Amino acid sequence: MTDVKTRAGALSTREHPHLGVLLSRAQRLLYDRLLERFAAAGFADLRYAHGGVFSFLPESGIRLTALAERARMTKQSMGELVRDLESLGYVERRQDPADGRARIVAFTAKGARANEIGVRALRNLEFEWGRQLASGRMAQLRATLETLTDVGAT
Amino acid sequence: MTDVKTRAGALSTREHPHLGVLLSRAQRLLYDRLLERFAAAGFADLRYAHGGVFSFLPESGIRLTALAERARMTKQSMGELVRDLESLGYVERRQDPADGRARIVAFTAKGARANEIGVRALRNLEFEWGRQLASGRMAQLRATLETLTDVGAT
DNA sequence: AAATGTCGTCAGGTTACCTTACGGTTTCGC
DNA sequence: GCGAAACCGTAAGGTAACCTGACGACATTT
Repeated sequence: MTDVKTRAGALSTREHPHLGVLLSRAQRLLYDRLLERFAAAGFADLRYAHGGVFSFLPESGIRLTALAERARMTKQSMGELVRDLESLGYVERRQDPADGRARIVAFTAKGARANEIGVRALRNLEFEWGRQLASGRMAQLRATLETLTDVGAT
Repeated sequence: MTDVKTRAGALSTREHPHLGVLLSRAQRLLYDRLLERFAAAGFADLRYAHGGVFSFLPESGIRLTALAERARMTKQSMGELVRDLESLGYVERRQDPADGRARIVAFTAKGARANEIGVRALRNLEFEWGRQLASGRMAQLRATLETLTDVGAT
């Protein structure tokens, strides 16, 4: 019988935030760092939401509808992101030769360069963060999150 | 020299989403489940953003400005959330006897009940998710995220 | 060649924040 | 004590990042 009778004031305390708070903070931290690195590399006009495009656009290009599905958002919303990135010169849209209705969204040369920066920055951040943790913990973090998001558990 | 020359197409592929994607998915999954449980318990009018209040409001009540700081948002934004929850009957504001400028935001009886549901749901979800992972992994997930968000690494 | 379905856009919300400005209180320095 | 500075909360207005509904252009099916 300890004194800690789990009377649990708020959902979480300032000292011990709950899992949701921890997840948002980690995510925000990661994206802030990532955007800093984009900016430092000369791509200061990239915004948080553009990640939805960069994160799911394959080098070979992809249709808007498919891209939206991957990013788990509506085609309308993705359409706006793509239009925005197009006007900034990161992606372009060309007619799909195989289907008159469709167009293929793909990186421009500039977009590919930015993407490369992003890939490196993410790898680098993961490495740096991993060094501040006990050995193997970063790999376990990834694995744990993959399992949880795969299962879509209870 | 493997075949995997890290030509890394997009920031991440559909099969191997990057850390940021994993973090958002886990977070979204968690909050969706949490809101489902609130709804099932009769608190269907609670929205995602209300978490900013529930997550940081102590039983003893707190000033708006302090609450906003804890949740890391502006007092204006927090003010709107609190006003909303007040009109829904979850919190109330009373004059701070110690300071004429300030008012204390605190749970109503209804709010305290909802908070209790939330505390339990989070504990339960963490437990259920933990069962689908190797032993000790959920605890490690928390610990790892705490370390990362504490440090605000690199 | 008509019905039906898919691709993307247009129009018009909503949510969840933010900045600037300000009107009341308290506290602090003198 | 008394003006200056600091703090508490609100008001007003804006923006980013989504969403739904409707539709016109093209494809596929039958």
